[in-house]
Amino acid sequence: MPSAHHLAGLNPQQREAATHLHGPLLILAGAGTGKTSVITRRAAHLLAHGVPPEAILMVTFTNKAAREMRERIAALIGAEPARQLTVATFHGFGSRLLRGGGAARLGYSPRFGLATPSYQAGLVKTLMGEAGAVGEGFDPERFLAAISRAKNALLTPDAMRDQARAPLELKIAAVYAEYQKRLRQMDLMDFDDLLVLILRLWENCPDLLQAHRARYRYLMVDEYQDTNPVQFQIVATLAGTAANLAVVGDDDQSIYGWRGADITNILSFTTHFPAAKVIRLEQNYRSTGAILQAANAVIARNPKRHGKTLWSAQPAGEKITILRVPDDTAEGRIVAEILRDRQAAARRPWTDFAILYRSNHQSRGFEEALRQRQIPYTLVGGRSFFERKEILDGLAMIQAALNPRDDLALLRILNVPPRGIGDKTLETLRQLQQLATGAPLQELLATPEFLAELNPATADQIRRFTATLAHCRGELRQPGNLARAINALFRDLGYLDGLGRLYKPREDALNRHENLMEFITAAAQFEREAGPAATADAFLERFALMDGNDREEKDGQERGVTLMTIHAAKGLEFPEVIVAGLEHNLFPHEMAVKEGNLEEERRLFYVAITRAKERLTLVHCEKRAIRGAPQRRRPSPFLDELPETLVELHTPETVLKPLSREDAKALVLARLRALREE
DNA sequence: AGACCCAGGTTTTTT
DNA sequence: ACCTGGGTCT
Repeated sequence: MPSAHHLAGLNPQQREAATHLHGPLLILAGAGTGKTSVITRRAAHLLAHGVPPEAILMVTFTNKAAREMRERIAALIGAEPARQLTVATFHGFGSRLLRGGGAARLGYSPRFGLATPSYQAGLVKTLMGEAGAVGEGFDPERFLAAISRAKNALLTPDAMRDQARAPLELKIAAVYAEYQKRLRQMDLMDFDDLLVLILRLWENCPDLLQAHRARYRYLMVDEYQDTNPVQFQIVATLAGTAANLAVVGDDDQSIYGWRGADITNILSFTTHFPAAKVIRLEQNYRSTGAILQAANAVIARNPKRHGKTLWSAQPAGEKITILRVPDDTAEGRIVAEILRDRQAAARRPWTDFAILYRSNHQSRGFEEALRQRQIPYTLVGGRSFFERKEILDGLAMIQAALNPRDDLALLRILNVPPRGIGDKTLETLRQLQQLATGAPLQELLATPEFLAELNPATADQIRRFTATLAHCRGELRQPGNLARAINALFRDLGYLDGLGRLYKPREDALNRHENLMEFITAAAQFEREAGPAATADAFLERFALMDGNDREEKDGQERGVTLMTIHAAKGLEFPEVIVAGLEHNLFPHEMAVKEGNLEEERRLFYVAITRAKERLTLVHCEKRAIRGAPQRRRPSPFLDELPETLVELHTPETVLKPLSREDAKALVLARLRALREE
């Protein structure tokens, strides 16, 4: 049996990791050391040694990583057995267990809805209003962040209240308690619940824990350095004493501390699991020698590490370019020109290039500069599509139709498009709800008592509104009808026609209509992919759990240069990388400087550097417009951490080298060809 | 109830 | 420079 073709091409350390069968294993995998390859092959190896595929659970951080993992396993062992493995994100796994019977045991229905971030914020804002937490210093986003942090640290509302040391914390705890109560009343969970409730489930129902342990006997966790306390608890609980648990990660790439990730999970793995075997993967297959040495030098300044030194068999390659430009306008322009030159000179596809930055708002300048020069690009992340008003409205319509108990979704769309519901009507409705001790609003809307309060025209509108929702509920639940049912819902609620009235420049309205159509197209595509499993609930869930990268699958179209944050770039690689805005208080970020989180910022810089395979350019501005006003900027201290021998300092004048005669000719020819094709 | 206007605040990273 | 939200006017 061990023909071991699934181990072909591995180096000794990789091989050792891939052939580890039982007990805890920590794989410390530096950037570009082939960790995905190792874990997919380990899965194949387990199967080859008689482990049944359904006993294997692989947890990743993003859907994209999960998809990639599944594809690579399928390539290794065949599509059919690959289907039987569970490859999911933590949240996806949580959702699977909860829908598969767990939710009912916790007092939720199995078709519970998922609260999106904007929905959460809306709810928190409402509750803050009710709790009298309004005005100075009361920011819903802050409250929500604090609540989320508490949940991920496994802190209950009561515990939070008991350990509160300031009036503000007490308020937060109170809102937190009410928030949980209301979500539950509306049969909704938020992202964090998908994790927290798994633990609650196992605590309350030992039989289920036993069943899950019996099924998922081999666990693998990717990006282990980014697990938070709940996730650790989930992993540790499920692994139990058998502890067939293999985790892969790189403490040097831990960049999610701000959202509760606990780097000590990976630093203390051998304390938690004393029997653990530790394997280091240090041979990098991605970057040139210069890039790798620079990365090593930077990360060596962090004191708290497992300690690894990456090496590469590749030649040193080009030096790293540090480019100083006068201001942020010039930054966009020069970067675009560099890209154009490099693309022509190296004759590479645009997809070989990436522009990385610390904060999302930095993308703007680059987008403009690239558009002007007609350089194709793809902007990754920036939850923009998801946060568009029309998309949120559309989502709320579907939610309200599917879930009659979802008051918040209902309130969002009750008067969208306008149907004559004002403050007074809402007040009546609210009072009615008090009397009816929290009956769902959708139910109350249809009661004669309520309708009698309205003028006849409005009452009529409301009747049509509730009737449409009820009718569409049936349509949405019909299998194989998803895209059509959504379209009908938007139409029958008058939303599609209402856009023209709602948004005044016609162009704006058309644009939003476009977005809604794109949304419906996504539903149609989901149906094609998921087949009979394509229910409306599943679509909502998929939409909510998708991350920024997932929505960028423009098939067919050229994707061009990639623009994204460094956080979003983790796990990716590009032949040529430009990192922009390397300035003090931007990268490292001002907040991080204030809070003394320089180590995590440095790890982020390390991640940025190690995305590059061949060429790396680091840009900083002398001046930059901050909130409109130009400000003098100092270069990032991180730039000083790069060994001098590895870098080359440039200005706009020196960085653009004149093209060689041959390259110039190729460039002209390419442009002629492009013209002809138009 | 809806349209329009101005002031103020705002910027980290995301499953 | 941008957007949100509050306030005022029709």
